[in-house]
Amino acid sequence: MREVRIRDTLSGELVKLEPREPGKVGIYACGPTVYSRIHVGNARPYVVFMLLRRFLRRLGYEVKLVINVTDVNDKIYDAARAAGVPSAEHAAEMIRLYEEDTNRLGLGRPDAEPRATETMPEIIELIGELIAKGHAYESGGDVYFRVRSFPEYGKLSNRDPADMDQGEEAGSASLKEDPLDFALWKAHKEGEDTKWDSPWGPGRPGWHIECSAMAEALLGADFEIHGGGSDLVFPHHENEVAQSEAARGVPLARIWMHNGMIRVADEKMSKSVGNIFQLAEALDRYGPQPVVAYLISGHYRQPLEFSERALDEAKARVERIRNFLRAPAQDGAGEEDEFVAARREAFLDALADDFNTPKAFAALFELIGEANKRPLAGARAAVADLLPLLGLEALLEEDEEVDPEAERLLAERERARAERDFERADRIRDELIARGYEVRDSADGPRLVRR
RNA sequence: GGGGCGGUGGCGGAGUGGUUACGCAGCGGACUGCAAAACCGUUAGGGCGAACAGCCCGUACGCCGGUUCGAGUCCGGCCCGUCCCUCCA
Repeated sequence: MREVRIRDTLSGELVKLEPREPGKVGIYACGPTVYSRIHVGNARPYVVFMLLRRFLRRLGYEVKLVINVTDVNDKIYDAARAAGVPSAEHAAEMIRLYEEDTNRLGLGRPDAEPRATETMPEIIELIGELIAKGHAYESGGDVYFRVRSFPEYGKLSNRDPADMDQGEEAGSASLKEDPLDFALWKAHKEGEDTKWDSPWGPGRPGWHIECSAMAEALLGADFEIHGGGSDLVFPHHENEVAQSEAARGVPLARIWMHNGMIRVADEKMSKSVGNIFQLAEALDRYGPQPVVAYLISGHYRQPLEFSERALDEAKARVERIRNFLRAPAQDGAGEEDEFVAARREAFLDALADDFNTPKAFAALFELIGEANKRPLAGARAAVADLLPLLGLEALLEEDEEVDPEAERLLAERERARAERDFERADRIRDELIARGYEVRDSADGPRLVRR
């Protein structure tokens, strides 16, 4: 099996993918908190990890991908209150929109999409274990993780707790033993319309514990890859590392894989900054393939600039692939050309080397460029074979059916051209363009292409 | 202030010691009745020269040093950007 390497945030190194059980990979990626509709930045990990799953399956791994949904949180309470609906209802609606938006990417669904509110027994059990082992304590209905009890705290984000700002939040008498401690369980407060029973009284889970519990419940401890946006490294993932390892004595995950932020004008796209572009809006405007192609146009770990120009370029790249696919096949017969085989290998090697999608794109375009110049046995089949790994397989099955009226116009234009009445021919071509067709003449006659 | 990541051609974006990444855009060409698609060339210049001949030097890697036969790549220093430092994909 091809060796796969991934950059691991914890060690900072390229790490070989070495599953617990040969051939089986568990991946957990942190999904959105559903208090509003997701934006383009939220879609990046979704696309990256959905495509990583495809690639690993292609290599023969059995893969289980989990992308969670955080459906109980302060922001959800706030948004629901502002909208005048129950928080559970608001969350349910946002989940519906999240699924609708991500479905439009055409990449399918993860294998599991657990929700915090459906994982309460596991969360409570995990917190109980931490208390039993002295890593957590109850205080006024809350439960906190005792950061000082886990000496390795800070290893993921490369911070020393001693250096961390310990200033107490102004004006709030804390229930914590130590300012570094973080909440595992939050006692129910006035105005919150949902709550769950626990040994520490009614309340709800803290943000970090839900991911530890869901990941462990679905993938087991010491699973292969834990991912998410780089803005989650601290505190979210740091806390997951601490609480899971403290409770179970083994690391939560083997590889920590983080994607870079989408930026707008050199600043992170973020709901709090307000510079967001919703995924649905991008899909409406550019279509799914250009959006997917855009999101993997740079290496997943690097920041990616969001701009109309970037989306336009992605669209142009998709068009180049599409034009290749709809050109008359020139593959010729016989065995796959050596050049084709070499580009396919380069493509797969690129993905195996820290999931380098831009490098994979380069291999694909080298193949297309060469095939545009000379008949290349197997080129088309190879492109068809590789496109799904980039999430662009829809380009293969595009319906090129032309409506009868357009066919009639095309024939009429041909008659006009035969009569050398070019004025009339061009008028008809304009009409076809208005109907959404582009005319492409060739030695084999004209064809209509949908725009 | 601390920690992480980065600064590559007109733009986006790969590349961790040794010849063109790749894509986009612009310009020119060829094709075409004209286009579109695909294709070819080009996007730094300067010097010698009568020359639209030929030759020579130079020609993307933030800046300055260093190591090396050879540096975008390694080392040191500096500048700049960005993410995180308990809302965040």
